[in-house]
Amino acid sequence: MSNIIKVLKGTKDILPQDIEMWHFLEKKAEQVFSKYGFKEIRTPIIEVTELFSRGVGDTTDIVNKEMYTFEKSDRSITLRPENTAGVVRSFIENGMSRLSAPVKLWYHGPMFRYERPQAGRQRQFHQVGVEMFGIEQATADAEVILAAVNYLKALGLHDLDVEINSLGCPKCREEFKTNLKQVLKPYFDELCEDCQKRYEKNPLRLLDCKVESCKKIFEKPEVQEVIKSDFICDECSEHYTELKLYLQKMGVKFSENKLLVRGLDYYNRTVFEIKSNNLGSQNAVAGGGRYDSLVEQLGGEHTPAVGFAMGMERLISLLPTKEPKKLDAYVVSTFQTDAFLMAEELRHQGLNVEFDLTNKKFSKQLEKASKVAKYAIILGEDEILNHQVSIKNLEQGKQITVDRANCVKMMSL
RNA sequence: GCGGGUGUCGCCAAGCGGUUAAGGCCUCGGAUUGUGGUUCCGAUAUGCGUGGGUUCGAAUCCCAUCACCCGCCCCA
Repeated sequence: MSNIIKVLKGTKDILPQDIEMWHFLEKKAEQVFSKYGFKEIRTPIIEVTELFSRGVGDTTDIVNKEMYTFEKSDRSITLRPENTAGVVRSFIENGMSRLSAPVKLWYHGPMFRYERPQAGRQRQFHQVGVEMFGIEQATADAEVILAAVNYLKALGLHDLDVEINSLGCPKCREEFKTNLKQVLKPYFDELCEDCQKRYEKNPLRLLDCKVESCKKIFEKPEVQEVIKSDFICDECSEHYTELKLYLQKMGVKFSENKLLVRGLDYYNRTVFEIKSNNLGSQNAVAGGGRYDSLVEQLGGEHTPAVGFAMGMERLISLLPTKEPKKLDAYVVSTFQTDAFLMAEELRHQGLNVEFDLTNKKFSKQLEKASKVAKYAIILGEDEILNHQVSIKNLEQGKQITVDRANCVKMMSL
């Protein structure tokens, strides 16, 4: 067994016994997001590398060290590490800015990130998410968050924490960055290596740091003062207040987390995360926010936008496992041709049916039936002669014999 | 990139230097030639991640190597 080919590290087969769960997530997404007017979009899994370096941002870990990139006929191509950039690309390319706002899109599919796999983190993983284009008002942010919360509820997930924050717009963010850098300056040498890099390149990301020594620095009163201060401008502040108001009115419980900074460069104003306590260190099931400058940055007209993405594997790990579906019926008969015909007939009537392809002994066939099906359809000599079938309910053990024509009707009883 | 852990049948798993490598589940066959899910019997690893070494003798000790898992970082 040592020379068999195995799945690539960080990738997984979704086996038949697990597929129910995936269908469930996809079906619920379709149902819930449709209610909010979102339409499904499917974009390619590969895109030009530049889309991500320009879209996601070249100071992010995702772009710097986690992309699957390869060259093909003088082009640099990348497996999508996330789907917002791709959807934005499609939005621009297909002239969706001409559509009347809002343009609401949802998607699901595989994403690829070259990271060390661990619990809740794979190299190929799946996300389901939404993007809403064209609305600047906080109603959009609120509606997107609401869609996320209700999707999670529809899956049966109720006890999740919603955290929100506002990063402000580029203007007020500049001011915040300056202040943050200033107050941290005396501690620069004590910061971890990563934070020292972030200090220059992307000071906002400092607040994401999980290193204890850094956290301690951030807890110092003068640093806290900067973090907690509202450097966001009046308009941004108003936008944020409005969002909180809508969330309250809509009955969404949330907490404010001033330290919440999404790792992607395109966010401004609203950012949010939905977390679970049952996921270990990869505890975020959803993350998202507003990205008002991304469309423009990728060559489109200025278009405000909000969206989120959820990790489907993480959602599944929070859900109770589903029993695999049983067949409606298993035809039991030592008369193979009759069994074959019967199975086909039932299939044409819309049932999921199997029969024994190898003509095993009667008792073996029944044993198999009891394992895989709800009903055994028994076709013995008597039944065939009388144009009847015996229907055995395999859970209750009851059996009745009816005319063939009534077979399906009787099974539903 | 840095820390920690584990590798014995399809799955779970005992064994920790000594003749033929427990056991359970699953699968297959039989008891039971048309009535299952209970029970009983039987079958299934010349093999213990891979390559070396130590030893009269190794799944068990040593070295190397690989794979996977967990944590950090980052994210969904």
